[in-house]
Amino acid sequence: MSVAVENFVKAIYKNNNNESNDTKPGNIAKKLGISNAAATDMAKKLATKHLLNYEKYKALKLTDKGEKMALNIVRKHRLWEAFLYKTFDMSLHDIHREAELLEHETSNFLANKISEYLGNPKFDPHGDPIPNINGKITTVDVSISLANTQEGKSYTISRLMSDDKEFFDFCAQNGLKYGNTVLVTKQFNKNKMTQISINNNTILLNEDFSKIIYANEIN
Amino acid sequence: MSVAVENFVKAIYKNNNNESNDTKPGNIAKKLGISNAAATDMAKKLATKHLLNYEKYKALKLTDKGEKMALNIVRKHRLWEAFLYKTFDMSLHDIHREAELLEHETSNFLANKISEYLGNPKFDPHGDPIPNINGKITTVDVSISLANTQEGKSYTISRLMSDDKEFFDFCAQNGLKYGNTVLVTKQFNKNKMTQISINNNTILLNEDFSKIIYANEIN
DNA sequence: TAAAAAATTTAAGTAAGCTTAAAAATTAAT
DNA sequence: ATTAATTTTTAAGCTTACTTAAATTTTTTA
Repeated sequence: MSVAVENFVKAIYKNNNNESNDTKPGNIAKKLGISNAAATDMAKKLATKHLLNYEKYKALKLTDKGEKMALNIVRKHRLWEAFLYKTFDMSLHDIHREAELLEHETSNFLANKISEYLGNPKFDPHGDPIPNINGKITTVDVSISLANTQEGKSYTISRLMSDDKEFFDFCAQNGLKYGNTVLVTKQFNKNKMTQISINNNTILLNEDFSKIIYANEIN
Repeated sequence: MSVAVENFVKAIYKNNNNESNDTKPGNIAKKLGISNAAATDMAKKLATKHLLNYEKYKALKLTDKGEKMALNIVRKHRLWEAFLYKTFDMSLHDIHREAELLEHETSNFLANKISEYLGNPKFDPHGDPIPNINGKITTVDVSISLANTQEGKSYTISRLMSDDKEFFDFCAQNGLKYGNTVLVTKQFNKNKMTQISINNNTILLNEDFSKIIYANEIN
């Protein structure tokens, strides 16, 4: 399948998983930077290939075949991210940019080699789960955003949900990294700010950031 | 530039370097598995982009700009080969196949990371030279094919010039590997065979193979 | 060197993946 | 509940990268 098809299927998958349920062509078009008309055309075409179900004016829905394809691409993307992060010590932003290209030109054979080499990791450096060889995500994510954490409790960072370079730069500078521990020292509910302590530094996060940093409580 | 353009330019570069001088569209078409007409079209198009000089019925010749592009792609290809070979212990055939895809989706940034990681190697696992960041090949190849070596002398394997899986499998099985040492025990000039000794094994190579294995005499 | 063979070019056409503009349907707002 | 705004779809058209078939030029060979 072409890069265009793979990206289209991936965009639908991500839209259905991460966000509100409005997976209409225009929405996907926006994410891919193409026109609504192009997205409608593509949707129709992929319906004939049984990758998704298409009904005029309705939301797009991947078939099992389509979802499997999406998960395969997501797997390759996240494996590359994990690999580049570990091997070349690249930033979260850089690994994403490179993985976005490499994911489409990676054989299953190579993907499996990368996975094995890394010890078949279950998460990438953003904390996103890596589908297994069969395109299944076996982990269950019960983490919550820092905005919803409780004062006085400690948490392990589990996910950095963004693709914004400035956010990642901020995280890297402050030790906000997958697996690291933070203590929530104060929730300023009125101002929607979260104060945390990490590496003996105090950081005040506004809602933009506290909402996209996910973590698990340490018992 | 598109994958099609990159492969076209690369094919011209390789044709001019490795073989006879007949770099006409039909020849490139054969290598790329496209029609002669398609190759002519592409040649004309690339001429307008100043990547090559095109004259009807004449051989194609890359401009400096075209050659620079070719060398950049070759660099990425060979860096990937070196990297995959080292990191995942893949076969010479497998690394070629994967590199053929990855080379087109690799940023200069990532290529430089790979190069640094490997210690800026000058050769890939086939013994082919890796162009540097500026697209220059600084090494001089004075190696000769095993067919042209002398009885009783020892050589270091410097290059395995092929892209045939069976040949690479044969090499791997017999320790015929870049950097390894062989002793030429006999040249059967009449029958065009070369007998070598490697790892205490004696191997009789026919001309097909002795001509594509290159080596340097050990003094 | 002239005819035959081979290669190259031109011409016409196709599929993928886009575009813009207009028409149709849905959704939101008063 | 209409009207207005938005979104989706349709229609027509473009570019890239191919194809096959025919015309032209070059190369080979007898």
